Amino acid sequence: MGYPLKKITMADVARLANVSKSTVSQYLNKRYEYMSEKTKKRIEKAIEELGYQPNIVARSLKQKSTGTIGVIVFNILHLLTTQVLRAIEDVCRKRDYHVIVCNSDDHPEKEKKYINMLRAKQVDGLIIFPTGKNIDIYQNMVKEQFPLVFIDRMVPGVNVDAILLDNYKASNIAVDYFYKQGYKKISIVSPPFEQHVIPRTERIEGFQKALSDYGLPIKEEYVVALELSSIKERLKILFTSDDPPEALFAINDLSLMEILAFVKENHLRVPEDVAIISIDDVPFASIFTPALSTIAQPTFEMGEKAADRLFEQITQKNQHVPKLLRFQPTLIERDSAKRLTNKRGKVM
Amino acid sequence: MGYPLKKITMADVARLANVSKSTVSQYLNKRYEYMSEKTKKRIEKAIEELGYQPNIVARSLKQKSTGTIGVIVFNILHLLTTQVLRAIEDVCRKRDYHVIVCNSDDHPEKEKKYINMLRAKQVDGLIIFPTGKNIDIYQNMVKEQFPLVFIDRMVPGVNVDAILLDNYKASNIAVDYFYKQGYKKISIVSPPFEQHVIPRTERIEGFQKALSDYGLPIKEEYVVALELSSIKERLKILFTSDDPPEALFAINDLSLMEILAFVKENHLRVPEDVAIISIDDVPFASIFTPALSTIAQPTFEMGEKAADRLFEQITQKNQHVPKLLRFQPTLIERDSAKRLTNKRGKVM
DNA sequence: TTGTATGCGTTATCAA
DNA sequence: TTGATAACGCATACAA
Repeated sequence: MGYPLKKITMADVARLANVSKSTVSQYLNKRYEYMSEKTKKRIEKAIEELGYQPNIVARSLKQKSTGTIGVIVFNILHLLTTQVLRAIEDVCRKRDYHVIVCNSDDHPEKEKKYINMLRAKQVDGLIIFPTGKNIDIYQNMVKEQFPLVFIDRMVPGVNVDAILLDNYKASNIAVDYFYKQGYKKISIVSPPFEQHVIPRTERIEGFQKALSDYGLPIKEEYVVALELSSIKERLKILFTSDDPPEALFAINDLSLMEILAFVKENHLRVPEDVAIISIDDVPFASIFTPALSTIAQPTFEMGEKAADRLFEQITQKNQHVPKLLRFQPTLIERDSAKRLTNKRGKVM
Repeated sequence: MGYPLKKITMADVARLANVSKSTVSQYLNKRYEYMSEKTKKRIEKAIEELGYQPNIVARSLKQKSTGTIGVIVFNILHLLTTQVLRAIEDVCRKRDYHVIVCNSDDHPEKEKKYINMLRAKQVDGLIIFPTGKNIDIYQNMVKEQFPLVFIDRMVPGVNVDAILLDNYKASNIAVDYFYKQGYKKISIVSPPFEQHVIPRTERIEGFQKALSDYGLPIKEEYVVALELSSIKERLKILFTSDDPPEALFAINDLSLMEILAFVKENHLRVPEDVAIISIDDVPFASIFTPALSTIAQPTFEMGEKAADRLFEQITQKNQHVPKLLRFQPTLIERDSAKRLTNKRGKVM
């Protein structure tokens, strides 16, 4: 006792309680129906005495279900990710499921490896922020009806549940708000354009669509889609040109950070010199000066729904029909894009 | 083919390749030493053809090692947590280990349940941000020599590896810096004092110690340790008193947020009206105005070390001697606590 | 109401 | 160089 002793198994409990393994198993699975009170007590006591803990691995092997799911994210450091993860874990907890978290860093190779390893570990399902580059593997999972949900991005041609923001709507909200506040020259700021990065693509498209809907000019130079490290430099050029934008639309928090750094370095006033709106309601939005107007994603609802859909697949594997679900962004109006009164002579 | 077909097992591969299961197993475990080239090829081909994937659950059962560890955090939404997690996952990835992440919300009951369930799932080890309230369970793990590492907090009387910040040092850095910049009336802002929350306790203690070392007055009212929701109110009182502090030391990012909200609402200037330093290098520190001076924790190093220590225990269970490891905080000097020039007549 | 026997998919031991 | 066979710890059909 107290020594690095060997594991206690069901057999030990059975022996001590003077019953068979099956009876112990019954007990553990709460199938008390045909069990006498005294054997119940005896087993209980034996378990207590030995400090027995069931081995879920063995059970999983038998039952073909591990009670764990895998979640492959781009990077857990990203805020959206942690919020989605928290929501997923909350629904998993209610079902006594656990979550294995992996970072793909948006690298198809890492993603591939994780998918294979997690499936080898017999996870009951997978929620993935997909790189979009492992189509064969995705297809294989749908063919095998392996429970799978995509989130943040969808992959054209792969017919699975996907949880996405209504990105077009988000861009539209931004343009609409700017427009109504009197800003006409609007620039969008984004990481580099990449076909398969759906949110980025859709937000940029949505932006252009909205501009044209509102009859606003679409200037090529106003679409700044660059590596984060070159954004400030480009903005500098833009703002020293003859025709600088009046407003900046950051398609995510990373772009926003670059904009704010640019604004600070160049001592621009917000919103007098530039109005700003971003997608992603960053935690410091309200304490910033000026308080930042943002377009929030319902991240928790999205994570929750992803988990719900996954469990739907897990529990009723057969007749689940995949859907593309769009969640609505909401404007959180603060001060960074407010209409200018005539403080500075500038009128809407 | 294409239907929700049954799992391919080693037996199927063996049959197709016309060898025994054991031979396939050899192959999979790369024990080629006594294997002829042609059986090797045959097996390889069969695996390919069938799309065989090994079942790690079965392997785990046999080998008593699952290749997964559990990490129980307070809340994945907390920045420190995600950084530590990222570091842990990076070292796990190199060893083909996976990480199950659970949120205890600092509730002993949840923590207890997770510890039990994860152990039932046969995780190879556990890294815990401990609530500190499940002493019996912790003790039990050390007694059984179950691989275990604490991080962020330690638990007096529980002899396990623990990774902590040098909290005293952190407080000392803050006081030292304030002092040298000419601030003498320093207030500390923290969530409520609780004995077992080591970082909080140590930071407050360290603060008081530092004040006395520097011969600065220790005013009871200057220790603001309250629920986040009451901090602003209390600061208001403090700053409308006869003797308001000149500097505020936030012991973590949450306290900092309250301070910044307070400062904004009351239109105080930083550092002219209040100087500010916080522990935790928040992501917006450098783009804030004024840029925030912070004391950073080496979060990634800490996570990495936690994982390293855990693997040390996993691989050499016997002669591992538990240690309390302290990591050094570093001052990141920016503008929120800079010495005042005589702009406003105020002198150091 | 409880026990026996078998199987889950591997790995390991020992023969062959 | 390869193959039977017995574990691993649990669950379940069936027997008793």
